[in-house]
Amino acid sequence: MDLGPDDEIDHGAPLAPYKQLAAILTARIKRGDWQPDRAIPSEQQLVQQYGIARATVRRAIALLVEQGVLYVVPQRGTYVRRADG
Amino acid sequence: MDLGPDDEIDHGAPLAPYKQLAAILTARIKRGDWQPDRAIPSEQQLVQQYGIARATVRRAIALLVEQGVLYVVPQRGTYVRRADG
DNA sequence: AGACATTTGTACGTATGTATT
DNA sequence: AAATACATACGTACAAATGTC
Repeated sequence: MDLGPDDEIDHGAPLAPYKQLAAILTARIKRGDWQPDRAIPSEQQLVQQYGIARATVRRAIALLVEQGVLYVVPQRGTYVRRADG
Repeated sequence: MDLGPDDEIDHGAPLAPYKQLAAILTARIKRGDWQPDRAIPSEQQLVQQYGIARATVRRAIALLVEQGVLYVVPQRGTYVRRADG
């Protein structure tokens, strides 16, 4: 891969920022930054870490939820899905 | 049902506006306001007709696309799906 | 009980980009 | 060139549920 955990969002790139973030988060999960059933950083933290709007963060998360990579617990956090579901 | 085509969005109701709009559009389609493979009003028109934000309209549409009720043709419009798909 | 911070859910308005007509 | 229409992103605000003190 070419999207490491330290990559930044490039607003000039052809790929939409929310897709870039989704790719970055996926890479970080595969890399083991966050374990299954463990929360990833909060939306607000991702906003600050990547310098993008919360709506963009939420969109990236929604994409990964669709893909079965993450699951959200309201008022609690966003978690990494276990391999077996 | 109780959500007819002339219903308005009630911001005070427990059901989120985007869900209210989805229900309204579904009712209007069932009622025959728009035929299969015909475009529903544009996002901007729905914004004006129902007095809600465009993001809310888009959310309602996304919900109905998920449910197979509508399909979107980029740069063209949003259409009613035929029963057989 | 109460106060407070955290986190997600929802909605608003606005701006820009891209493609079609 | 202009209007139309969807795609994406920004910022802001408040609600609701949760957890802590």
